[in-house]
Amino acid sequence: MFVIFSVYYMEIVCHMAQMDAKQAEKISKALSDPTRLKILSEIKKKHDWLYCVDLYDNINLAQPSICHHLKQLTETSIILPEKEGRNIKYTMNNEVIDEYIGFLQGLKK
Amino acid sequence: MFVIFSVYYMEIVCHMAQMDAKQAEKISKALSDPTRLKILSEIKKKHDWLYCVDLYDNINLAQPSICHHLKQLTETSIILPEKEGRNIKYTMNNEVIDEYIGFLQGLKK
DNA sequence: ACGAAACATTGAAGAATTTCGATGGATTTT
DNA sequence: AAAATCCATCGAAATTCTTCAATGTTTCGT
Repeated sequence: MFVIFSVYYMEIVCHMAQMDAKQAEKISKALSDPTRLKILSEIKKKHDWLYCVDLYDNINLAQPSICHHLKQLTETSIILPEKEGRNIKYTMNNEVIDEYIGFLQGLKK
Repeated sequence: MFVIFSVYYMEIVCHMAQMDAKQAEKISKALSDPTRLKILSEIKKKHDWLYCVDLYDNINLAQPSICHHLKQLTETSIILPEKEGRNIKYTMNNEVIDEYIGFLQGLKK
């Protein structure tokens, strides 16, 4: 009787770019507004896909204001836009969040 | 012949306070300035203990400006001040950073 | 092609932030 | 006790950010 224990050890190599201070500053700024944090929480609530229209119902701001905040978030790549006809839907960009978290970890002793 | 597989599953309970959006907004704002990020990197460079005087050498701003930025960072508890005679030294508050990171993780899908 | 719908852009007003000179308070040095 | 040092506060100027009405652009429905 043969018993074979075969262990495959897979190394997960994470190609996470190191974020520099300038980028971290921009991400921080993008996250430093209640409306933009609300937008992100709505994206999460909608299970990762958010249509703009959902925001107009939940955020008490004029359309250009919401548009302005969405621009801040997309320009920093915190969220990714995808065109669908005349609508746009957004998804979180977990990579950027992870890079930002990496930067924050680096601040700690 | 008896073969016993015994699995001990240990749950690590982490007592980390959950940061709300309002706090996260303030932390983000505190981190959204190049001078304040520079201050944090100086604290790390000085192996976690920074004296104010070190900053006046490395940051090209007037003393009240640096004071203003230090206030932003201490008011959010990102750094902790400790009086030493007429000097003040600062240390990173890793707990707050970890709570902030926890908040960011929560934003991801 | 026309009107409607969804999002973007512009420009301007108001609010918040950053910066620094002047000054004040506390502590150490002489 | 007086002078010097270190940090905080105040007030004002400059800059940046937020907000929205008006308007523009693209796409869909008819």
